[in-house]
Amino acid sequence: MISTKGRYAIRVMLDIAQNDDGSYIPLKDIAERQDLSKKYLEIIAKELVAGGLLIGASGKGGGYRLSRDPDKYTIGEILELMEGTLSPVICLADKKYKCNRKKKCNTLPMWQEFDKLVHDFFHNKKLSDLL
Amino acid sequence: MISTKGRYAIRVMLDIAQNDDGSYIPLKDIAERQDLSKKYLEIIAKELVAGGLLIGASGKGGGYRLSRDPDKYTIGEILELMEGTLSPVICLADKKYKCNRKKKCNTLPMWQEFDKLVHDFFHNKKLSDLL
DNA sequence: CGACTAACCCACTATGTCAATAGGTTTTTA
DNA sequence: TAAAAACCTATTGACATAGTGGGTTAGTCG
Repeated sequence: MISTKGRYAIRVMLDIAQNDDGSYIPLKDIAERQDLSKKYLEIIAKELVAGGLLIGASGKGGGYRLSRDPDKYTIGEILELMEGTLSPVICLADKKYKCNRKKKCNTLPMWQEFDKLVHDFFHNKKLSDLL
Repeated sequence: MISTKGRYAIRVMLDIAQNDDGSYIPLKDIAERQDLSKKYLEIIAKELVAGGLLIGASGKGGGYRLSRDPDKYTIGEILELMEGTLSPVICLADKKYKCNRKKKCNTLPMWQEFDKLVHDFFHNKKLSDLL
């Protein structure tokens, strides 16, 4: 299951893309349009800024704007930033994870195949595809 | 992320398929071979029995066996039984879920597409494919 | 019949994550 | 200097996960 954070993040990015007029868009407007808690969106927006997906500006006239064109974002990078990983199992999600059953694991190939499927799906899907 | 319950369930099914000699296989053996807690596997095996995927037998000489041939099980049905759903979002997982943004939801088509991808992947994958 | 084995059943628990909420501080503009 | 907005820190309630513990029932074999 994709968490609300991941889903809301996509909606925030989408909302900003749709209402882009060159200026910064305050969270208050986004929260109202999307009918989401402004307070919760603060957390999400902060992470999107930290990840370089949004640019934030404090003060009057401030808010958020995209750092690139909508067709330059993939849904995959948004989700990975919010969710941490898109991998279905810990042994693929965490590079440092050491599994001593790895060599004889019957299920690993399936998880790898699925992992690639998911990864490819979301990284080939652009933010502009949802506009 | 697929939970341990789902992943262990596949391993239990696989272990039984691999060690099938016509008789019932006790959980103790499976737990030892797979290096998993027997107690925890009890919960999982019980659900697999309830779902009709395994047949359990109490008493001496008892244990578990498959209810069909390994090529008659899909990984999808095992995972869905253990995880409840494979859908990525609540609006697709729960038929009764009522979302008033449905008509204007920009992300729904993507989730539907992804849902189908996941569903098809796991329901086309047979237990016998992992042997 | 009685010991043994194994599933079955019920309750509990520690830990962690999710989905927020609360309240304050800093930054920027007009 | 007042307003608006992001930014920051902390906390919380609810729920799911990943088990553990202890007993009861069912079936087999000598």
